[in-house]
Parts: sequence; C-alpha cells; structure tokens
Amino acid sequence: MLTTERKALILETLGNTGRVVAKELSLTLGLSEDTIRRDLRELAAEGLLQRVHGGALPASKALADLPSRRKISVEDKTAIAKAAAAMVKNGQIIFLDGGTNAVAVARAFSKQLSATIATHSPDIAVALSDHPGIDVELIGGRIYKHSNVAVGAVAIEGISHIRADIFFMGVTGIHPDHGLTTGDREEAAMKRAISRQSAETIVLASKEKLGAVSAYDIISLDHIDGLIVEKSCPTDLVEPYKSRGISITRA
Amino acid sequence: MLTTERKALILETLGNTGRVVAKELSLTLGLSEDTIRRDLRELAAEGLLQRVHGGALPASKALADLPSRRKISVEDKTAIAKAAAAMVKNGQIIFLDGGTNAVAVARAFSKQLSATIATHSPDIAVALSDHPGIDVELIGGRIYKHSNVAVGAVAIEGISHIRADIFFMGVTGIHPDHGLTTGDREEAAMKRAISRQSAETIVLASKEKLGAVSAYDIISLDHIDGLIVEKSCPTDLVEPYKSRGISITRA
DNA sequence: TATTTTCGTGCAATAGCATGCAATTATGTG
DNA sequence: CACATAATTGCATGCTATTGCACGAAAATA
Repeated sequence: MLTTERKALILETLGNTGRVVAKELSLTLGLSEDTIRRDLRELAAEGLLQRVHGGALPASKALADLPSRRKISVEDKTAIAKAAAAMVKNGQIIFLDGGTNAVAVARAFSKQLSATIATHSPDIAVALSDHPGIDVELIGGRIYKHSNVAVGAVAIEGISHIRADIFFMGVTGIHPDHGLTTGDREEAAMKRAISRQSAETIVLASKEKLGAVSAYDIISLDHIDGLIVEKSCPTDLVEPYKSRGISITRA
Repeated sequence: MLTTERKALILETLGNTGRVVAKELSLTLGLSEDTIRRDLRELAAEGLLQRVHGGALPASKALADLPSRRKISVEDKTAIAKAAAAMVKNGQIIFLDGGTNAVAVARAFSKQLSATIATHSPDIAVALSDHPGIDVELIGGRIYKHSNVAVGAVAIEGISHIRADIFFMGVTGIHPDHGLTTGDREEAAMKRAISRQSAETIVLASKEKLGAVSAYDIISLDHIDGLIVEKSCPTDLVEPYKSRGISITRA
C-alpha cells in the first residue's frame, strides 16, 4: 500500500464517518499504529484534518473548526488578553474587535474596572453582560456569519458616532512591508473605520500572525501605535515594528 | 469515543436543549460521571459553557442568568418557541425580542429556513450565528444590563430603518384592561418602537404572564395581532383576548 | 437538622503519544 | 549494473493524557 494512497483513504474515511481512530485504522490497514499516527500528524500539519487524542476529526467542519482554532495556544492568548486588559484605565472608552483574541480580552477585564466598551461583536457583548462596571455600546449592522461581527453601511455609520481612547484590533496577518491584513473585505473596512475613530490602535498579535499576509489590506503600520505579542515570541520577529516606533508589549 | 468528539457532542446537546445533566450524559455515553464532570469543568474553563450543580448551562450569561425563570416549565417554553418558529416563512423579515422566550424561538428555527432576523439582543445574534440560512440584522445601542438588549436613542434610530413582517414580543405582563406591560421603561420604549415597524405583532405569553401587570406600559391590546400560549393554559384566561379579535395559538 | 446527591482531588492503571533508531525498500546517479 | 541516498516502516523508550475509583467536602433536599 502506497503512503499517499493510504493518506487519501484516511481522508476519505474521515469525510464519510466524521472521525477516524488510530487503532481502528491500524487494524483495518494492517499497519502499526505508529505509521498511522505519523500519517495523521502529517495530514494535520497540512491542515487537512484536526488531530485529537486517539485519532482525528475533520478540519473544516464548523463543529470541529471553532474548538481547534480556540486551542491554538490558549495560554498565550490569555496572556495577550491580560496585557491588553491591563492597559485600560477607569473611565476610558475602548473599542474591542471581534474574534477569539478580543473575547479573551473581554473576559480578562478586572471586576473593578469601570469603562465603556464599544464593539461590533455580539459575542463580546454577551461576554461582558455580567460585568458590573462596564457599559457596553453595541454597534449594529448586518451580521457577517464567517466571523460573527456586524458589518456593512449601518455598522460603519454606527462607528462614526463614537470616539474611543483605544482600539484593540485583531488581525490575521501583520507584516513589515504589507502592514495589517485580514481575510475578509468587509471586516477590513470595519477595522479601518474603527481605527480612524480611535486615539490609539493596538494590535493583538499571537505568534502565528507575525510575518503573515492575508488577502485584504486593513491599514499600514504607520497607523498603529502598539503591538502585543507573546513573551515567547522571538525578538527578531518584532524588531521591524519596533524600529518603526511601534511600542511593543511582551505578555 | 474520542475525548474531543465527546466534548463537541456535549456542546451540541447543550445548544439544542439549553442544558445538560452530568448523570444523563454518563448514562447516554456509557462513561463514568467523573469523566463527564471533568469534561464539563474543562469546557467551563474555556468559557464554552457555564457549570452548575448537576450539569451545565449555556455560556451566554443572560440566558442562564436567571435559572429560576428557566426552571419555570422548560417544555412549555420550547412549545411556544416551536409554534412561533413555525409561523415564519421563507424570505420574511422577523423582529425578535430579547429574553429567554425569544432565544428559544431562535433555537427552534428549522435549519432549512431562509429568512432575515432583526434583533436588539446580542444573545439572539449569537444563538443564530451558526444558522446557515438566516441573515441577522443587529440593532446597536447602549446595552441595558438587566436584560442584555440594546436600548436608547441609537437603538430606536436603528429600528426605524427596518420594516418587519412579524415581531415576536416577550412581555412580563399581559392584562385585559392594562394591556401589555414590562418591568423597564427603556425596554418598553424599544418594544413599542419595534411594534410600530412591524406588520404583525405576536406576543409570546407563557402562563405566568397572563393577567399579570408590570410597571411600564408597552402598548394596548389593540395593537397586537396574535398571542401564543401553552396548551395547558385555561381557556377562560385567554378568552378576553380572543373576544378582542386577537388570534390565539395554543402550543 | 439529617440525608442524599453531587463535587473535587489524589491516585493508579491503561492507552495513546513523540522520538530516536535500525532494517527494509524505493529512488537516483554514475 | 553498482552504489549511494532517501523514504518508509516497525520497534523500544520514556513521557503524557485519559479514565475510573476512593474519599472527604459541599450543596441540595427533606
């Protein structure tokens, strides 16, 4: 049995049944579990499936999609979130982006904090609903399913009436030459509009975002004021941003 | 059974039914309660659900916030919700109120339904985020903590630009003489504004609301078109509304 | 208050994992 | 064809994750 053939078979099985188990595969195919595990590891590295203890699950299914994204370095994400949350002072008005990073920031706010959080993400609004000191200003609009945030003309209009002290922005790519980018045009427009209304724009950049470039431009690096990265992030990766006068926070 | 798969299943069950019980899960899945409890604890740590004694509730705070309210006849509520959801036809524009009743309606929409749902409740938006056929139009504004919905001038303004086919309204009181009432002034204003923009206004009235009166008027009975009550509701309680030409649906 | 159910923690057994290594089998290359 | 190189595979090793059980604490219930 050819390796490639076997991998195709694994993916096919996964597609049909929604899951594969390493042990079962080794029995079915008459190979050691080690080989199967190796295959699974490689397929996972290619992003074709999601590796879990005991086997694998589909990579793309909405059900499997979110938990896997969530799992990418949970500790690091909360570290970034804590650092961001600590920057907020009482009485400030903060714009919080959508996305898992931003939800982590919302969760990280101290219960003593008293501030106003503006957001176009219902998830953020829900996450903050039991926070006694925080006023939430929700931006309405058409909900863009892919990332569950409000977008469109209504949302842009809503943003234009708020001026914030800080905008905590999530991105999918930050690159020395190409600046900030994200995978969706509408979202890019939202981020751009929010940034314009904010005194400071600070980017939440988990490791995998540094040096990455996505399809749609948000803004150039000139427009951002700060960058929060993990402590574990290599110095040379952030150097290009530091030299442009962007303040780096290591969380 | 893979651990990850199991956790996904728990979350799915939670999404469908609004609650999970540790003991039931252990029986269903053939695993010890310890394992289930461990899963629930971990999911809670990730913020994916809210752990409670005996099981777990959805993470969306405002929904689980009032477990006392929730305990009041869960089946009846989903029956009302199902009846409401069944009234919606493809292509319609629906206004959904905030509150537990309305969230139940959102959950009850068939996966085949293709419609636009406008709402000033982030909880509704989140509940509908994985529904493929539904466009969500979110109304922004200041979030009113008590019930977790957008209120205020911005919200009223947002409503004024949408015209809906049906408004499913939640109330805290419906009375033959005093009409529809609710416990908060801002909310009353929102409901009034939404009702004005909707061709039909239908009230979701679980048993305990009938004959009850709260502090703030919403609108008189003349302005409502339908009433959905539980099947178990005594006939004489709904008679006053029927005689005024309001169509009664028993769920 | 008394009783039962549910929790959380520590613990041990099992299953699954990554890594390095050696043997075998393809794949080039002269 | 001969030889070197690379890929593939299974095995041994030490490590991690998962699970069920026991036991005392906490919470619900009567």
